Amino acid sequence: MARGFVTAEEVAKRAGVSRSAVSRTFTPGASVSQAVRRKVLKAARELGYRVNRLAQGLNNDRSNLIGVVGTNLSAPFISKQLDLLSIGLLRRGLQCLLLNAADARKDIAPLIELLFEFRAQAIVVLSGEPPSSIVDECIANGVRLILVNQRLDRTDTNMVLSDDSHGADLAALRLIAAKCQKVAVVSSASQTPAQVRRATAFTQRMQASGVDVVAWSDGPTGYESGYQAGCDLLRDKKIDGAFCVTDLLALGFLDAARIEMHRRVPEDVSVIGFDDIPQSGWKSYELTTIVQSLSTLTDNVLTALETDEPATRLQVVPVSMIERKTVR
Amino acid sequence: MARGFVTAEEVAKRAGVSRSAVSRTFTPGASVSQAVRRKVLKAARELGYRVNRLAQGLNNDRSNLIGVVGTNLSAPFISKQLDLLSIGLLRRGLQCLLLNAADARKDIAPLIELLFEFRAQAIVVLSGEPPSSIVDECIANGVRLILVNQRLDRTDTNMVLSDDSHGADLAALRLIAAKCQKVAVVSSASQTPAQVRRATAFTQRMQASGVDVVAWSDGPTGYESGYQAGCDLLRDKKIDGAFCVTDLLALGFLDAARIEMHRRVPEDVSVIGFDDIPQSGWKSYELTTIVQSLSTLTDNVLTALETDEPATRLQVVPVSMIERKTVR
DNA sequence: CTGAAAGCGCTAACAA
DNA sequence: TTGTTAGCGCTTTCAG
Repeated sequence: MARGFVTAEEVAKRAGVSRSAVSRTFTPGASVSQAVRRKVLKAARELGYRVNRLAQGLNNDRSNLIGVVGTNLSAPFISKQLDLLSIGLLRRGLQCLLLNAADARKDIAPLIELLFEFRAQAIVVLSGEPPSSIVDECIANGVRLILVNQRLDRTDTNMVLSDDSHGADLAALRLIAAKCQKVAVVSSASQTPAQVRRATAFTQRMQASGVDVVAWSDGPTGYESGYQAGCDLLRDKKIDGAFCVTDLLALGFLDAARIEMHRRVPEDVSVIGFDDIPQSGWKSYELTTIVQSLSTLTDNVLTALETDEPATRLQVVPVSMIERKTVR
Repeated sequence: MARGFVTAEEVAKRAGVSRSAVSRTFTPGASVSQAVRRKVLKAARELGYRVNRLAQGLNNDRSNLIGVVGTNLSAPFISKQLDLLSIGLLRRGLQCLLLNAADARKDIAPLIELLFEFRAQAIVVLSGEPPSSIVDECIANGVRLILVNQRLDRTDTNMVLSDDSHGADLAALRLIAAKCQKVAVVSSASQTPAQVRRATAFTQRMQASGVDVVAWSDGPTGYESGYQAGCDLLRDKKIDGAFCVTDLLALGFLDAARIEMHRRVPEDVSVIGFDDIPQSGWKSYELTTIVQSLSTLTDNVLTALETDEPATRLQVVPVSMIERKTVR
């Protein structure tokens, strides 16, 4: 009422046809004569009619809304992810209902519940782990759930994730090839599943080869923590190599090494990151890192969204190493 | 049908009350007896009932959806903006319908029209310029429109923007104080209104002080363009100062200056950016720049969203300069 | 091809 | 406080 959008009824009246004629005109596969269609279109244009998708969705149970939940949306990696995802959704005629889980620590369940209320057709979780009761509810209600870089121990959900352990392996192998004697693996206090997978895979491989690895983890997952790690590790311990589970950490580490601790990279210490964010390619860094293919990651999410199959799949997308200049 | 959400009717049946009793139980200010409320809540829990906000919105004409349109969502500045905005929206009980205008060049009108169809209560435009016919339609239909860092020549829309010209002024003054003789202003091919405002204000102030300014602009607004600018400008021209209309450009410029062109910054050339993105504070850069207060920018957007006033306002948020180490 | 009528899930005005 | 009734704007049978 307060809001002034024109309704199909008004258009119908003006065009001198029935309400359903209007509806048909705006429904892709419908049977309307050219004559009627023209009249309707004309009236609609004159009145400034806009289909009401909410009402539309109420009928056919398709809201066209895809819920996206994530944290820390301004971090380079996730923001790129969101960028690609939102473009892809739009291109497929789907709308992106974005819920920012401001606090990584907090449970994302309330957000997903909110998405239920909006009748989101599917939910893409970029960060945070949904409790299994929520996962059950998704399935019960026919809401497709897609977990990105998150592995749940169940077979009835879609998960698409990068091959973290293989990536960590590549990093370890490379550091071994560089003849590092004592290396560090740096992560953050958040200890997301992905981080843990990377760190443990790396550590295992290293120890299998008989090289010492010291673990560092503190603070949020960002540049500052990496910087702190660099200072800490390079001051006391005799580190000559580091694997940072995230590029942001690696970049901070790099700056600490070079600027604060006066080490040469890669001569004195080698460092490898994970993600390949844009900044890693910048001339001041040229970080050697493990690249997750964001585009295939996103493509997989999008197809998982569309496919009508018995929503059951675990998709691991391959990673590779890009050699730049931070490893000897 | 296909979708299996429980309806209020089913809950009512199970609780042995009327359909409206259920509705009331879930409506904040309603009159229901504790007894009924309890019964309803119990039944709802058992059945896994979730209010259908779409249907709800259909009634009271409040979709609770706020449309957000923007481009280049992975650029540091805008992604931070989106981060803050989406948090703020959620905190206020509003939902964020994100539309990524993949191509900056293209018209955002279709996106806004889509938002109309979803009956977005308000639309926040982070980038792109809405044609005036669309603005009219917003007003006609009671959809609040909020333009961020975009100035339209009308008084019936909300605009919140940073004080670009003052920022540019600060930059100019500082470069003059640094005794620069020949400076460059670097922007990109996009030439967004904000960029233009910055560049022209800077140029004017410089010329008023009798110092030469050469303008450079090409490519997208990013690190690479800045790098290119640095190479171009430092090779031929005898530049000893640069104002980059965006930090991303400035960072690229910096790398070009130091690494490719072997200049010392700030001894040989001074550079100032605009935005103060996180990377500008990183140890490898320590860029002196103009800071837009993203939080007050966002706060203003959010209040503009809520205020019931005659949607008419232009809010200019002040900027300041943060001195780091790239100006002599 | 077209209109009438029923219904999607919910809220609100009205009586009781 | 409660239930009944009438919509919100749209789609979709079902007759014609």
